[in-house]
Amino acid sequence: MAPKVNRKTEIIKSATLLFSQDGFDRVTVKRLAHAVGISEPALYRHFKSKEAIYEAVLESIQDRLEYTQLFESLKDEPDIEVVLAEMANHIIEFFTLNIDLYRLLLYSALRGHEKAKHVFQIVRGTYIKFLQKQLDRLHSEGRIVEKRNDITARCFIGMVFDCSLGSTLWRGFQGKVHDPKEVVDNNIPIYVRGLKT
Amino acid sequence: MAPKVNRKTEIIKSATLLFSQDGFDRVTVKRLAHAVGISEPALYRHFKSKEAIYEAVLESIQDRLEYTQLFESLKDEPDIEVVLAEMANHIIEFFTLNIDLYRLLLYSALRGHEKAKHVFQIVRGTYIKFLQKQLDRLHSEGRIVEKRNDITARCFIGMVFDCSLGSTLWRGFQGKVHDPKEVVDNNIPIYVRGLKT
DNA sequence: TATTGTAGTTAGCGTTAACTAACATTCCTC
DNA sequence: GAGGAATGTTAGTTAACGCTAACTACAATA
Repeated sequence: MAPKVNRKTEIIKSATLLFSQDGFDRVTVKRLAHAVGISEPALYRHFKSKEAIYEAVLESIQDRLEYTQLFESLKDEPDIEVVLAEMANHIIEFFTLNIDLYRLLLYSALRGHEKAKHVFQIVRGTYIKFLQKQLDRLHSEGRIVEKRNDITARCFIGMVFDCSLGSTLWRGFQGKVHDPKEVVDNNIPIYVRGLKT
Repeated sequence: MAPKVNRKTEIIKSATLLFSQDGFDRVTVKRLAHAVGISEPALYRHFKSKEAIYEAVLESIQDRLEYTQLFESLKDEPDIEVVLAEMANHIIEFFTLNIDLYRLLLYSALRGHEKAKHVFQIVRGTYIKFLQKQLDRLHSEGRIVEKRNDITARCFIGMVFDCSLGSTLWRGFQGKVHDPKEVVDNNIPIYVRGLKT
């Protein structure tokens, strides 16, 4: 009856969406099964537990990320403005295409799920570590002033992540929701002027 | 038998802590009752439902906030560095004293609870609006450069909030957790240099 | 053709959640 | 000190959850 797609992938896709919308606890296995178009026990053919589905969702997130091209193109960039702008755009674009992910990760991190925290740390940490390395390099080249680059990197990436979240979290609420790109365009020059020698 | 404290207040206090630790859904009424030292039905004497307890928790958060003194002292401050530093310290201090709150608010906002979103918007929005007003003033006094001050304010406050959250959220994880004060001390000069005329 | 594995179904088990009925005790007020 | 409100208890009910038992349909292959 059901069309012959890859059920496992289909389940992960639906689960990612549902978990990010309502959180792990408020998504029932029944609802998830119906979202895929099968019955509950059929779902258990593919995953041994609800938790296992969740684990698979987290695994799949890591696969969706692709930084190598970005990092390659920025590793010798002399202009701090270009480094910051391209990293910010990369993050924003990713979360625009995968709006569910940041919500899901944050949700899970708040819940204290160890694996989710781990994934979040990897996603966020990869950007932070790379930016820190670039800041170190740009300082050693005499292009930017001396700073605690680990902290600067953490804050900049944090700001960009926060903006990405904000645009999905606050939609329809009193506080104005700015386009993340607009936000970054306004703030990167502040950082640049604050950092350049 | 029970000591004659104000039970309602006591319940709200326990509920705030538990909800912020585990989220609304993972806190059972039974657990909450035991945390207070009474039985489940006794708790229902004071609140008509679990949701009602949650509403009361949200109400109480607004009471805990106190900005007027801070705002009064900064409304004519000529130095952007002082404005940013004192606002940041105020937020950080508040969340250090009430570590549960930001988690709870964010948790609830993700869950989509309208009232929680509203409270979060008020807490965050009050800081942002005040900062924006000060940036407008400082610009009109010729002390800082022209910017989209709504965005600048939103990002700065977002950064501070993010740091406050980070210190409770990521504790014990691979990514270094910086002391929020240390973070602010490193980054405010960047903003200041980026903004000053 | 018989066998086997995969993917589905219906019906229901065991547990736990929120909440309630009915009754007991304490405490304030007259 | 009697009465009533406030605050507590024990022992449930109901509904929903995660998950399973038992069985079925079907395609691929020996």
